[in-house]
Amino acid sequence: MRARSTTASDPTVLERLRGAGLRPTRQRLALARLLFARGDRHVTAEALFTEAKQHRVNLSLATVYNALHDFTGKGLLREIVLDSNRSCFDTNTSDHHHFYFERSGRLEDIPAEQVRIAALPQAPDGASVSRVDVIIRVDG
Amino acid sequence: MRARSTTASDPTVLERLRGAGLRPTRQRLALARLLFARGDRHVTAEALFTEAKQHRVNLSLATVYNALHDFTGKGLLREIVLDSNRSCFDTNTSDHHHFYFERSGRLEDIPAEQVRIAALPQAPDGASVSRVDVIIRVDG
DNA sequence: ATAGCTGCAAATGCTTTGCAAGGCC
DNA sequence: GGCCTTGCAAAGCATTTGCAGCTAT
Repeated sequence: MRARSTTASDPTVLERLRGAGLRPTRQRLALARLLFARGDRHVTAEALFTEAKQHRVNLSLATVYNALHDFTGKGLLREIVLDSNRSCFDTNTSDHHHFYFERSGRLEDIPAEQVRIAALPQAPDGASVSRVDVIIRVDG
Repeated sequence: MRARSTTASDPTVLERLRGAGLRPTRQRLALARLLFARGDRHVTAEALFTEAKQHRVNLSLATVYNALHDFTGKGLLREIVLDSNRSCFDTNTSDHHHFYFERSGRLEDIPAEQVRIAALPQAPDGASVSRVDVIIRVDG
């Protein structure tokens, strides 16, 4: 893991987009910087849109949705389902799970090692597990 | 666990509604019969609505939503979150988990015993776990 | 040059709501 | 009778789409 600057000219973000086969447009670069500059983040489309505006980044909400889905499709993000009618995107794409604070709506990562699945029922013929999601819902 | 008839006059359903403090109206009775007559089920509001119509039960989609939420609020159902924009309700309210067949959208229960959580990170001061959801996403 | 993006606004789709009429206790 | 429910249609939201104009390569 290497240090990452948060400056707007950080080349890492550019490489990351190119590496994923996504054209590094102004909007995508700006969003990627917001998303990946600091450590792991959990964001909704609306929240990221608001953040972008605060940073004087000019784009539309539709573009934010497009970008989030493009990033997810290329493995740069992971989508988390919490409540119907609200998708969350996680910049941590490695195998891990989540605490979900129902009161505040906040998410917190749980390292994969801390959860062990004792057994899996018959995964029907030829069916392969694509992912295991564990969400621990917390009141407080 | 006692045998359950699937006839429309099954008194169990009536008792179940009364026991939950819900007025056994014609609509709720009909929906409860569809939901609880045969074993555990996973339904969406739309699917249940369609099923009700097929059984010549006259009610509106809004009433189905109301009933599902009322039932869930009284502990007769459990809501499962899979994809944004689609809620599923499970007639099995005991502690258990799910297989989710992404191709077909089908859900299958996994007994709670088959999943063991090895550890929980610090559940912040006074926070209590309200539920642990494990969803195993399967391709096939 | 050109395939890929973006922006906007309109469309979609699930879910909720408002309020008058109806039904259970 | 009183209060909870229902029904319908209209409202609400988050998300998606269509298409003209822009832009990275």
